[in-house]
Amino acid sequence: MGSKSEKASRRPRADSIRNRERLLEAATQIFSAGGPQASLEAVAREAGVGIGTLYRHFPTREALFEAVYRHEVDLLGDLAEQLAQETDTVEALRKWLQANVRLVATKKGMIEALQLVAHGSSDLKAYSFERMTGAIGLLLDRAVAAGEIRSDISPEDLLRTLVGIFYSQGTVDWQPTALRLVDVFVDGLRKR
Amino acid sequence: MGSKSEKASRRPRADSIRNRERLLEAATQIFSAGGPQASLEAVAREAGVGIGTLYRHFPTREALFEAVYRHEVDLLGDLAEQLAQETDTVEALRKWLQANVRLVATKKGMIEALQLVAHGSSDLKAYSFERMTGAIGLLLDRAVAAGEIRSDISPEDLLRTLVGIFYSQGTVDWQPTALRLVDVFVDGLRKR
DNA sequence: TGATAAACGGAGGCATCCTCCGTATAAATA
DNA sequence: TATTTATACGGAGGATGCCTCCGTTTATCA
Repeated sequence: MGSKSEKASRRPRADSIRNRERLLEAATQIFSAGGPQASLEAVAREAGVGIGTLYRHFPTREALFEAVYRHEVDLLGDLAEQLAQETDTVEALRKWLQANVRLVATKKGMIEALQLVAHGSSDLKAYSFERMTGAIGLLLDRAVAAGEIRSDISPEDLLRTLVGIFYSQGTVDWQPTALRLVDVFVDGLRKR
Repeated sequence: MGSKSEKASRRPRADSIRNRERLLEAATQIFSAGGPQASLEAVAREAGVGIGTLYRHFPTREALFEAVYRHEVDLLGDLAEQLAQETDTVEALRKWLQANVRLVATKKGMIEALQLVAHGSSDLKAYSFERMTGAIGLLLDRAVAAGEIRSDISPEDLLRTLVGIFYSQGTVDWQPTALRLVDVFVDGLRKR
């Protein structure tokens, strides 16, 4: 076969990798502050690269947005794995749920973003659903196995509840309320 | 007390009234197709007026959007009053709920719009909440008074359920599912 | 039938979107 | 190390949208 057509593609360039990371970081920052329709030129500026570079790495706004969102979901997944080391299974679950509230609270644009995800790319939807229910399942199973909480609640139920808590709020100063609701819910999960 | 300061303002100009109506109609159309961030210049074009005229009547995008949304809510309120004439009280309620589903299904942008309302102007929120619960209450009370359905469901409960049905859907071809859910719910309301 | 208050239209200044292509540079090769 | 070349970079530029401002038009009123 030809020696050209299947050349074992070069190693990706260092600057390319660096710029991609910078863009992702900048986008997280800018989207957090301004919501998912913030200016892409602002993202490029923040990252210190040209607008053309942004578009090469992320051809559409959605592509960039997806990358950012996936990263956040991955962080939550990793956090769950960390928390699964703790001995107090119920506390671990509570902490993870609270981390979710704090994440959304810190990032103004996140609620709009969640809505966008809910009605957008079903690839991303499937991925984040799986990753999130996986994280929840991990913590939930441990607590159930330890005999600490009731066993008739599925990870999906919990995820939906969480989303419900986010959705019903979203105005100023909702974080305390949301944290309280999480507490009530976790307490409610306990075996009496 | 001056004779000038309180002059009995002229009759509004005919063209002004006409243009306002045209704009509202055009905006309903354009927002339905493109969601709440559709181009305002497109609205003006569709209405056949200059962009300046649009901005005079509706100084901000939100103002225009509010006017459109209020109009939709009013239509639903009026529909409830009509349906309150029907003899079959449960069917009347079912029809009204189905009309809601159809309205949202027809107007692509409506789901985004609802979310915008949910986190936006609390004037509009209060108005639409009142108008909607009023409409539901009208139909619900009749059915309860007729002894057709259980009496422990409030208009607010029903409204939240409706919004829940809208929120959980929103992708392609969700209308049949939503209609089915409405049916199930109405049947569930019946006294056994 | 004027006079005039009110409404109209759209040019213009600014921001953002996205594409295109000449220039720069990291990796491969000799 | 020097040269080649695939790859990535930056930003100008055309298109579109936002909103304001103001000269022109027109409906109402006397």
